[in-house]
Amino acid sequence: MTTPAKARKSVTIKDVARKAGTSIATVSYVFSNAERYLRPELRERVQAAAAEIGYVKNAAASSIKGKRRGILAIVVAQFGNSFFTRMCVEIVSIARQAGYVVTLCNSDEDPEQERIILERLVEQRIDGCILCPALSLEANTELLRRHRIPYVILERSFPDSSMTHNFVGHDNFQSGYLATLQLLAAGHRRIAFSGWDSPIPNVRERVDGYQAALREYGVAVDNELVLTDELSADAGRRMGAQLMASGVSAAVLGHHETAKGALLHFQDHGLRWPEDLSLVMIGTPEWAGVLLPQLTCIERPEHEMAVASAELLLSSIEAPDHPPLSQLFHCTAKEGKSVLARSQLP
Amino acid sequence: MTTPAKARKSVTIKDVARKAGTSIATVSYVFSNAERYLRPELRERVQAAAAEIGYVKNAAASSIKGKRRGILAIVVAQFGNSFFTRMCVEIVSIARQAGYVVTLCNSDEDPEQERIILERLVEQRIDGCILCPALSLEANTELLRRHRIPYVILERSFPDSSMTHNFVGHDNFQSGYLATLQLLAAGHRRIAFSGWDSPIPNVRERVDGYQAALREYGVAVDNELVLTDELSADAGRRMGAQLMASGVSAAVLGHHETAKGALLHFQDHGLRWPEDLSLVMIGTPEWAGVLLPQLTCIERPEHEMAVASAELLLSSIEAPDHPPLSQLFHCTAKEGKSVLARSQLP
DNA sequence: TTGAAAGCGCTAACAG
DNA sequence: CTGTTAGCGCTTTCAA
Repeated sequence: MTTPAKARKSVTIKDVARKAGTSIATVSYVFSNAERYLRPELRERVQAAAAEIGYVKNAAASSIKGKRRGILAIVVAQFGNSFFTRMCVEIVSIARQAGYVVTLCNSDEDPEQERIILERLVEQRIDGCILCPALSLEANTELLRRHRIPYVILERSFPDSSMTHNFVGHDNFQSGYLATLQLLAAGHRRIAFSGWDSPIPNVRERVDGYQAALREYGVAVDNELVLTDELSADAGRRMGAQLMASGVSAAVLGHHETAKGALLHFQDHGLRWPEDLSLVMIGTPEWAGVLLPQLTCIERPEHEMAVASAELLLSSIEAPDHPPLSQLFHCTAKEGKSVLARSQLP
Repeated sequence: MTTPAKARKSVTIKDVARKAGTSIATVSYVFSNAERYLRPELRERVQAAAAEIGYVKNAAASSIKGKRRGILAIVVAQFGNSFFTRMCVEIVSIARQAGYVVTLCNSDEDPEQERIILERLVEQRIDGCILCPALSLEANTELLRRHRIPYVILERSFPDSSMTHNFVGHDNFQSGYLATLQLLAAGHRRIAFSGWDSPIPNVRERVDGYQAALREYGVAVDNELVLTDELSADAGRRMGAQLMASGVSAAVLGHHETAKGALLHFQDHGLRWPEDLSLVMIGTPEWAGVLLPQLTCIERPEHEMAVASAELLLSSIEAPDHPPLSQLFHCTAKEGKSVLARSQLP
């Protein structure tokens, strides 16, 4: 927090008042209190003076007297993930229409970074925050609550605490279930699942959904067929190799980041889908659009989720004492050509 | 700018001072002036008191007394474009290490939105800004200069004004030239160019590079072979159709957004590369990684550009009166399998 | 080594 | 209808 070498001071209401031959109070009213009645002539005179000398209100000064800051924040654990990137674009746009600028932060799945970021945001006294928590550690949200900063938890939930936070997410159990269903319905029975080995509940829920679907079809759950590894293309390649060796006829690609590596491995080693292996992927990264044969994907309602989280945040800024709301969205299957009907097999 | 319904006031240095049995001045020194000597015992007592009652400095209040805001901004014209998204991730991370949070804004190629955004950022008295301008309209930068907010123009330059702004970008002429060279060197002579029909200079420069390369190989420039359209997958498809009808043996795909549409059209209509058409694409979207056969791509040094722009901004915050600097980066060709050597043709 | 006090730019009673 | 004035939370000079 060093003092910047900034030169001369900027234009303030004082300067405008002098220029317009009125008081600073009047200038303040012109720029931040539409209710107050002022002689139109005076109002215009002030506006003209302000325009002439290039006055722009200092939102920071304004906020310490209790006005809103005009800043919202989004803190995500994986900013590079297209799922989040696309939601961010929408949230930023909704926020702007409501008069806010949006600070975007990336915790990179590191709770400690997340803490530092949140502390910095509290310093800024932001008006609200959308948080996709790293490792689902609840501790950091305490900071926001203590400073009465309204927030919405996005996509990743905390176990057993839906009544403590605003929440918007999609049903991970259902996405795992739905993905597996595509394969079961096509007649597959030996179905593997490949995913991320993270401790966050989302991951586990997808596996639960996968297993629930298997059970529903009377297929014995084989833990050997649940592959997990870190979230990288290389890890995906490793799992791709394991899938090829596992002898299954179908697989659920549980996360698009690792799916990419697996598919590259398949391409490199001549495994074709759906002929050699039927595939369903959870997620719709941009690259899925150019890959042939088209993958059957489980699509999350990104647009709806972005809108819901932004609106939930805005309304809980308006009514800070409103009890927390939870919204769980469902996925849909986007059919491609990566699932072979089992009857077509020998 | 309505008054938020926020409840009780937050904890301030006053509260800390009372708790620690000292003055607000001392508390202030503890939290924002490491130089000032204080009895270690006192310093610790203050810190303990602050921790106990959960004090976090109000950066907004701090800034009105001349301290820095702690906020930088990035304003891009196409936030969804992966080229920008990836640079943003890096810039955000560098900024955070320097103690800043970063506000991300999206002008969506609309100069009027850009003006509104910049005005809002000026209101926030941000410490600096990285701007990728919509339509390269210089007018909006005036706002930043008037308020002495250091800024760096990213990627899109203004004609004839490299001495007015800090600038970091890549050499569009060279990328167009380099792309075309790949095809010429392989023996192609009828080479089309497909790109974006925007008035921004970048676009024109790529075409200039393309034409310069042709001339260097003694190939007559045929304006019929320069296709342009809006920046969308559909427009890309249209250009894909035109390319197929044009009878060329090779094409430069000048922007990855439209390239995607063109390639989808090729896939749908059975045109194979490089057998039927040799291709070089400018840009490296994520989807290029999974597309077979691999495209030969012209790669922009995103990492270097992100680092350069962030560092240029930080240093021009330190030294606001330093004369503007321009840094132009060069692209490299990333060879794929999408260029057929002409000698292999009948 | 510390604290009192005068502001920073702005808002909002309150008085005129 | 408009202006005076007392702060908001913080920094920093200056005096003790």
